[in-house]
Amino acid sequence: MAEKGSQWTRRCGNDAVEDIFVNEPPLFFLSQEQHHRLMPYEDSITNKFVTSTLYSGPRIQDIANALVLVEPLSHPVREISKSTVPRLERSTLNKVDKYTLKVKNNSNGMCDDGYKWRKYGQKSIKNSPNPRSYYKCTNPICNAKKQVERSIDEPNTYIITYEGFHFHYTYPFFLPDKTHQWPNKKTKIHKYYAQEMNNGSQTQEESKEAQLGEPANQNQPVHKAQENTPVNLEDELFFPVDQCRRQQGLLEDVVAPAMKNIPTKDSVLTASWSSLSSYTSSSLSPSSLCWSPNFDIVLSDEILELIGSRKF
DNA sequence: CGTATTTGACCGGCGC
DNA sequence: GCGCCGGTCAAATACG
Repeated sequence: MAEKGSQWTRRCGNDAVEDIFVNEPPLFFLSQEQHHRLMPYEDSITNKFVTSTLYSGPRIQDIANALVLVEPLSHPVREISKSTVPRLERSTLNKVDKYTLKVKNNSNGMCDDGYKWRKYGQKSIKNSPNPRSYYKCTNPICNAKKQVERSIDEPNTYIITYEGFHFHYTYPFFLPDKTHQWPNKKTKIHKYYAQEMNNGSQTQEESKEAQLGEPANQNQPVHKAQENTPVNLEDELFFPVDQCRRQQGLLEDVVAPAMKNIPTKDSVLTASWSSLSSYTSSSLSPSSLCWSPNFDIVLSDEILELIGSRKF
């Protein structure tokens, strides 16, 4: 009875997330000094990779790109002065854990932001004819959530509020491609995931199944995290940064090409993970919002205010 | 039949 | 304390 819900709650609750962070702080949570000590090879490549997995929201370059792309459009929600962009440093953006995008979709096609979401609620909002839908990332160790609602003023515009990081990019899917030789540049992955690798290489579909698999498997990462002793460098396994692969594309990987209206291999691939049949014109079912050549992304006032109010 | 979605109940924060 | 409201849960239902 309600076993699925209980499992989900147990694995996705704050306790589980905290356990992971306390016992296995991801690389990006290490201080710069710690990080450099652990990763003497650390350089721009590693740094870029680690940083990019920290925050699934728009990067500073994405914002800059968006500015360029939004400006030619007729009705941007708000035009940002280019002079403000240099003040928005990467470190600031990485601390933004909640942000809003407004996505205008003028086509009949669906949209997909590249993640696999599980809808867990829908509420009617006071003074709004449009319901708001609530989604969680389907990866059980991920705390990312999003809310989606149709704009009151602009029926073709969806307001998507993202909250939380996609933790699973920093943990389970730093998996190497076994068909390649290891180069010199290395990054570490944890024993648990190395063990997981030894059980067989995972395809994307297999990874997805693993996330949604049996309760025993679901609990494994959390238990491992709780049992693990502090990091022992000699016990760690190292894998090359550029051999790492992701199970799903980061939003930032999808947003940038989408803003350029260029369908990419990745965006096509990830679109297939959404349940496209759920969409109806009368109710909002935005687990499938598809990138099409006819929409544009603008930064809402909320995110601009949020970024601007951050202390850094 | 397994998985995803729907939807009313429930909960906690907040203002009065 | 009470009611409102946004957010979450979970049983029921729909779907492939």
